[in-house]
Amino acid sequence: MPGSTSTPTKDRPYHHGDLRGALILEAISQVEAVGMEHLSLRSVAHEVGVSPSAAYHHFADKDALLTAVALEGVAQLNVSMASAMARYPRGEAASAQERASAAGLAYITFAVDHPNLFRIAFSGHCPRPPEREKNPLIVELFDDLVATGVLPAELREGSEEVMWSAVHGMATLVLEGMFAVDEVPRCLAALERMMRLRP
Amino acid sequence: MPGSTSTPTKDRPYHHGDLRGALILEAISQVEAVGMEHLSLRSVAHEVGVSPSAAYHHFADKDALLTAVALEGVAQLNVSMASAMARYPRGEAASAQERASAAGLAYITFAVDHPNLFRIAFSGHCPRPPEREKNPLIVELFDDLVATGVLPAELREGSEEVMWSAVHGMATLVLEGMFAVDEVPRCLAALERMMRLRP
DNA sequence: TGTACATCAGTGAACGCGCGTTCACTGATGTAC
DNA sequence: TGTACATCAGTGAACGCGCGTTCACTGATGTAC
Repeated sequence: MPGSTSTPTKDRPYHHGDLRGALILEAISQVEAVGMEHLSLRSVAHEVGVSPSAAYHHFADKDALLTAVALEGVAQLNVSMASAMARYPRGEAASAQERASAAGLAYITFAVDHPNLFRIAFSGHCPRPPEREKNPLIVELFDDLVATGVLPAELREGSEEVMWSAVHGMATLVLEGMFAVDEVPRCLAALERMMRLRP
Repeated sequence: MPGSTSTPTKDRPYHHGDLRGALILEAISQVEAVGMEHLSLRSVAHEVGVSPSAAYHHFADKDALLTAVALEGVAQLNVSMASAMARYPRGEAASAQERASAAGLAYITFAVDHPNLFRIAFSGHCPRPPEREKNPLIVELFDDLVATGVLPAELREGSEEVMWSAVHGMATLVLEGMFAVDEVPRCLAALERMMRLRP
C-alpha cells in the first residue's frame, strides 16, 4: 500500500536532513490511501526508512503527525480554490459570478479527488482558527458580488455561511455516496440559482 | 465509559432472549460515547455480560455490528425530522414554510445532540439505498412548497438537493467546530431567505 | 407423558497481530578555545 | 589548525496492550415419535 519512494539503501546518510517533512509527506500519502483511522506511525517511519522512535524527535505523538497532515489538507484545499478563482478578475458582474461558480466547483473537486485528505482536514485534528475567522477568499468574493450588483445587499447577511454549508454538504454527501458525482453540476446550478448568481 | 445497564449477575438465564438487540443498544451507547472508530466488540460484549464470541452468532463480524448501528442512526434521524414536521399540516403556505424550517432545525439539532451517531449514519457503513432514492419526506415538503405558491416552480429543480446539502453542511461544520452552535439560527434564517421561504 | 436427539446460543481459552511508546544507546555535527 | 565536548538525530530492542476472531466445548430448548 505505501508509496515506496523511500531510499532505505546504504547511500542514505545517518542524518536524514528533513525527516520531519519526509514523515509528513509519507503520512499524507498513506492517509490518502487508507484513511486517517488506519494510519500507522510505524508504517510511515518504516516507509521513510527510519526507525519508529525517530519520529518522536519531530512529533510529540501520533496525533501531532495527524495534525500536521490535517493542516496540509486545509492548505491544499485553499490553494485549489484560490487558483481556480484567480482566473476571474474582480469588479465585473459576470466575472464575479464565474468566480463564485469556480470556487464551489474547486471545493467539491478537491474533495472528490482527495477524499481522505478532505476528511481529515475537517476532522477536528486541525486546530481551530483563532477567533473562528471567515475565509478571506470568500468574504472578498461576496463583497464583490454585492458591489457588482449581482447579489442584493439585503441578502448578504449570512450568505457566506450558506454558500459554504451548501458546497461543503454537497462534497460530503458525494463522498459518502448519497449523491452521485455526476449530479454535482445540476446541484451546483440549482444552488447558484438560489443564490441569485444565475438568471 | 460504558453504560453499565448490564445484568451480569446470576439471575440472568443462559439464553439471553434478545442478545442481538442488546448488543446493538450497547454498541449505540458506546459509539455515542467514544465514536465509531473506538468501538470495541469485546467491550460491547463484556458490557452486555456475554463472552465476545457470543456476538458472532448474531453478526458476521464487527463491521456488521457497526452497520446495524449506522442503520439505527439513520432511522432515528428520520424519526426526529418526521415528528418535527408533523406539527405543521400540508396545504397552506405559512404552514409549509414552518414545516421546512422545522425540518432543517430538527436535522441540525439531531446532529448536535448525537454527534457520533450522526457521523456513523453518514460514514458509508450504511448500505446505499437502492436506486439512491430521495427522502420522501423532503420531496413531499417541496411539492407542498410549490403547490402553496411559496417556491416558484422554476426553482423547484434541484432545490431538495440544495436544501439537504446546506443543512447537512451546516450540521457537519458545527460538529467539526467550524461554526459555533449559536450561529445556527442566523445561518438557517439566511438559508431560508435564499430559498425564498422568508420575506 | 416420556424420551432421544437435532439445533441453537452460549462459554472460555487461545491465537496472532500490529500498534504506540519508552529507553539506553550511538553516530554525526558544529562550536569554543 | 586541532582537539574536547555539548548537542542533536538517529538506532534497535523491548514493553504492554487490547483487539478481532477461531475453536472445541456445553447448556438449554423444542420437536418427533
